[in-house]
Amino acid sequence: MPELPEVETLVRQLRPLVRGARIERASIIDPRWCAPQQPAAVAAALTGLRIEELSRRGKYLIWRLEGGRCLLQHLRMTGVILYDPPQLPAHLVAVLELSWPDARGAGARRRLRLAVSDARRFGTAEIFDDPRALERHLAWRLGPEPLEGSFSAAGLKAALRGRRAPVKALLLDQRLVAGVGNIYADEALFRAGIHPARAAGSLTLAQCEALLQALREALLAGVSARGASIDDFRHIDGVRGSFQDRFLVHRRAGQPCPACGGQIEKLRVAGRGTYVCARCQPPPRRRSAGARAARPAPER
DNA sequence: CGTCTATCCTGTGGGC
DNA sequence: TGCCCACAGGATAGAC
Repeated sequence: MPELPEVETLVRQLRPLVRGARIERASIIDPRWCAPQQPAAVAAALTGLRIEELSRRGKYLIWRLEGGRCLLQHLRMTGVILYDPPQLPAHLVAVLELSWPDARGAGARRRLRLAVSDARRFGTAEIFDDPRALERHLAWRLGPEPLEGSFSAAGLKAALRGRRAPVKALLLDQRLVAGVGNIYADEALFRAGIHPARAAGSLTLAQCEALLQALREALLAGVSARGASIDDFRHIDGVRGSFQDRFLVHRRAGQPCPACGGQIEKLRVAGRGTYVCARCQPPPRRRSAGARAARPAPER
């Protein structure tokens, strides 16, 4: 499931290969990919335009086209982009045929195709004619980039204040911080020694600092390993990432904790499969009726 | 407003 | 061996 490191990996691989190319033709095989926009309209909006830039925001891919038009793409669970595959993959949802002017001049243009495939068909794409509309769209649903300086421990603490939901649920909330999914939430909470079911608002500033640092470390480790391929994620040449071999707790139920040797447990938190070491991540005290008559004074 | 649950979708794998 | 069903989860709508 592509999260920030996986999408970052794709962008780094694909950007130098597509920048400057022209979209000769767009074929949208599954109309659900771009719904509610019409496949024919989306294909027409793409055709003939040069790709000026490919970038990432959260888990979104942003294709900036000539004239300011943009394609906003999300891979969700099982989306894959293959660069000029020898044959079209299964679960094909869209194909973009690209071309470049031939280096030798002449009239000939080098051509190749990008194939978008998606086994579970959750992936999306949307055309924005105005880049400001795209910015507004993203600003509305995405918080800060966790690897950028604008995301601070103090900001995290402020965002969690008063929230009783499990801290993991808020890490997964893209409006709080962009790009974190189930894998990196588990890995970051483990690295920070924080139990995912802790009420978010109960974290101290020191714990917010630890969590932010742990999150950055987990995400950077994921980028260094070129992403995690649990099942569907693939590089643009079909190769798997390697971060799944470096998970500390995620998907490691029953195996030993890399820090203390205790057994890793699988739980359900925020409706998601969640992996913890109960020794390294002390569980919150279960709230019992009337356990605390006197609430601690709220901090300012 | 905050929190929780159901929904979309389909390949995979456990159980019998 | 083969069938059935639960399960996986990112984002979002809707319930409470």
